[in-house]
Amino acid sequence: MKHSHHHDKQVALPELTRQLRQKARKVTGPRQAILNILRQHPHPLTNKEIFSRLPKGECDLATIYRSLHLLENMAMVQRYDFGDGVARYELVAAGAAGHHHHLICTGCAEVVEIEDCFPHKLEKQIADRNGFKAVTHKLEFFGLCPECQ
Amino acid sequence: MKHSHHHDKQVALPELTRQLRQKARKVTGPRQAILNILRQHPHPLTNKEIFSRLPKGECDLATIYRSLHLLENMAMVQRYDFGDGVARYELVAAGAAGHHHHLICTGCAEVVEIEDCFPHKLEKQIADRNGFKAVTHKLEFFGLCPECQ
DNA sequence: TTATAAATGCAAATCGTTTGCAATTAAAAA
DNA sequence: TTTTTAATTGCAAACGATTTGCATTTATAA
Repeated sequence: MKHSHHHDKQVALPELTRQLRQKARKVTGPRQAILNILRQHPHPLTNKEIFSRLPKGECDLATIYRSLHLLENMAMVQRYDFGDGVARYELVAAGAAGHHHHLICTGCAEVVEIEDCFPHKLEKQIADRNGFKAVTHKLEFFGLCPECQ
Repeated sequence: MKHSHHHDKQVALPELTRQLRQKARKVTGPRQAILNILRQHPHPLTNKEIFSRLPKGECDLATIYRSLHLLENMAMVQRYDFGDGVARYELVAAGAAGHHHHLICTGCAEVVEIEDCFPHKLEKQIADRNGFKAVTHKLEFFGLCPECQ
């Protein structure tokens, strides 16, 4: 009886409910709460950041890790890796935004969303447009090699 | 007297020597050995992979971490992060190759070097050319924001 | 309402990486 | 060459993010 008797903060999340039902998974408090946090924040958040924004003791940190894995598999959140060894997650803007990239300050870690992508030649443009300096980018491709298909 | 009396495996590494002298750092066995390993391998290697390729007990794993940080600062190696939480390093092809990206198999982690970069529209090309399937890419920009400059 | 698989909390375990410290060593100075 | 000194190393312990085992709780189907 930790949080199940006062569902005041959010109501629906029909998308979540539908997807979970489809997979025979449960619609739980933590999962809804996490999605709501992500919905309220337009920036990639770490597990801990989500944890600390949750009403105190709402759920365990381990549960957040597990939930985010699940949500990622359901393509409801997008995972980002900025190379500092910490995973960050953003709500997949259902229909809206979609595929985009980020401009991260190597000094303070400020994150700016970049509308479209096209590196290298665009580095200067991106730098100018956002007042950044010394802009570089990181690009890697992922896929299934012939043997693994 | 672990490795200082039989420098049979490599001779010069003048570039390393010059750069180290310039910074009042020492030209040590481990540093030369690490650079040689990287020189012999055209793929990004993890600390552990370098460690295991070193003659047994040649140096401590911690030393490899420290050396790679140093070499990265000296721009002699390039660090890559494929999002699996492990750092990989490649020798900076002094003059040759230069800036390039990788195509990583999400199944077996095979790494293929990609000549040039231009994501998104090129994903299909890259997939076809390398026999990969389900190719995606990850792109992030880094730089100094106005406040941090 | 009951039955059951899924989800959670908790603590301990992992894994990559970093760090403190005493001992070693490369390189500058004598 | 020998001495001096700061840089480097090995070792073990510390760290931080993430994962996992297990007993308990809970959402949901029956």
